[in-house]
Amino acid sequence: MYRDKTCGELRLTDEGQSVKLAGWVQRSRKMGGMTFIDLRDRYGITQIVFNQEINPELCEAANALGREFVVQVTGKVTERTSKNKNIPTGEIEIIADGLKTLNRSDIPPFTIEDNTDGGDDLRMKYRYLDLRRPCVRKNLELRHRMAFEIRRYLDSKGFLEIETPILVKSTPEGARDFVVPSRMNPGEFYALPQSPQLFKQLLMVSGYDRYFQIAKCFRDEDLRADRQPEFTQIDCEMSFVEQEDVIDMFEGLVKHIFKYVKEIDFADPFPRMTWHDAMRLYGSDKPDIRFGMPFVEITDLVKGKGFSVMDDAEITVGIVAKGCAAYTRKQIDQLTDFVKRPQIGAKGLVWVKIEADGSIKSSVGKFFTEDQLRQWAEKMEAECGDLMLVMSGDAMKTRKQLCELRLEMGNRLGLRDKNVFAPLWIIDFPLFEWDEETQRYYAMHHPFTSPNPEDIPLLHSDTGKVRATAYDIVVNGTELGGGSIRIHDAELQDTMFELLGFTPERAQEQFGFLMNAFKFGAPPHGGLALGFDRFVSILAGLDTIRDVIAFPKNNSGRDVMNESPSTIDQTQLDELCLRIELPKE
RNA sequence: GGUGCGGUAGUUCAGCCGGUUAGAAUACAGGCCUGUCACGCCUGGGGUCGCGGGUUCGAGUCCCGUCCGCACCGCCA
Repeated sequence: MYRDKTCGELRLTDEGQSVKLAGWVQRSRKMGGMTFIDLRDRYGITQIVFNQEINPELCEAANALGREFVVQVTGKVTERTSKNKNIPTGEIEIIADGLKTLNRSDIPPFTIEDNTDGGDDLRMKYRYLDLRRPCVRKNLELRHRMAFEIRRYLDSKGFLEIETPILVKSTPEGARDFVVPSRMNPGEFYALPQSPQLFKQLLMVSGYDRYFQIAKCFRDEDLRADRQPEFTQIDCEMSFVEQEDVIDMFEGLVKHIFKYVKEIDFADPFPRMTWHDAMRLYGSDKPDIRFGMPFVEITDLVKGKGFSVMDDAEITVGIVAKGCAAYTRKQIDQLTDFVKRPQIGAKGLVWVKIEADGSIKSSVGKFFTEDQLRQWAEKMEAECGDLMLVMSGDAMKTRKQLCELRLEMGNRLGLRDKNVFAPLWIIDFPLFEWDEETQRYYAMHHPFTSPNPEDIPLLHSDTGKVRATAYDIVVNGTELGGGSIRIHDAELQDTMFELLGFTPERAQEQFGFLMNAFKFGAPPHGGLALGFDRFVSILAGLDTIRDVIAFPKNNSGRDVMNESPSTIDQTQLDELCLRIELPKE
């Protein structure tokens, strides 16, 4: 054994023990007559002391060590004369009587510390060094802990973890597929799964009535801070269940994780909101309800008063920023610029201040009397000292724009505390979404989502109004996951494909195996999938999922460490019967 | 596909309205130092200012193009 103790476990109670440690040189402090080495491993840091008077040769050897050298040290655990309260091992040190360099290290390109001097790009290029930093290590430890607790909870509920294939069939709807050419079947391709959706439904047909998998999924779409081309889902499916059963089970899972990983107890059931209300009150299907500031529509109060912007608008809607009447011209201009950014695309922002003394100032004094503005305030429940921010226009667009402004105000007012967690179920999603470009309906969730039984009569007559038996779980404005009760009736599934514009032949070609399976006694079933990376990043208090993934891709989908993707040899291409033709310009 | 910000020492950054030899911190190397723990002090080396073109007497600085990174929009059933 290279070691008999780790660098994180020794305490004052171990005083007098002779120990053997191995690890990396975090830092050395040469004092002339003595040298201190901070030795680091996964478990912590222990200080090693070398003394010129006691053992000059050993001390010289210690002086020759560089950062990140791998060394083995033997010595005696001793109480420090000057203790360090900042680290758990700070009351002891090892007086070295042996030192062996196990490996040397080049000078690392950035410092291996929580507060590193390295930028993101460099850290990713040397990710194996980045992973040595305790703050990154803690994220992976959290990830492990959560995966462990997920398995513990689901196992206790009788779920079986079953693996499904990574090489699957490409399907037309949804995200772009990553594809893999088949050498044995020239000209044909596998796809990597966007989710194990069809397989888990087939498992239900097979009678495995409680399935889960911590599954790698792949989507060939552009990346974001919270989106990677390969990511992990906690994928689950249950048979003989209704929406309420699924929600119960996975609310239980989320509560279990918070309890055993974060020691946070949610006593009450998570709040629920219909999709329609979420859009109306927050302009989003994933509202952050750590703070209020709901939308208030004042269309009726503003129409026909001669302000053409509001007269012509489909809706006028606003929020109240508590205590912000003291905002300066500059601050309000910043907010106006914020909503006018191309990403948000608002034409402008109307503001009304109710000053502390009750007087009113606004950007629309020319068009509205003070009494009229007081009516706004009454409807919006604004009080003295508050600032009303109001936008007008097309209903959907304006709500989305105001949603961004609301979140911005939440940030500015410090209402989005990373240590506060506000889970929320969104229910009653629409089943279909109309696409203007292609002039057809798309499944909002996926084509196997069951309509709300009450709305089945509307399927043909009022397609857009049909509600789905679908639900999302949202935490702090992040979509953590979602699911639905699936269609288990072949005839209803046919109707869905028809409404989605599939010819019977095409439906058969794409999903024939599922349709066939449904002819052999498919049980009622439904399920849910949670984004595991997002779940971990929320609990870690991070804005990006990259730091909870050991080896993530960058913004362009590249791994800058191993420089993938990369070209392949002509022989490989020949075997696959592929020819590369890059577009010219 | 689009918008915005950025690219200067190993690293993180500063560099004003275009003007003398491009700076700081940190890292690194050498020296001093017996209780440090972000040790301290002294000295030193280290630059294709992403790349290409243009404007100008003169470009790190201005303009155009391009590449790369980040955030976002589109996209992500």
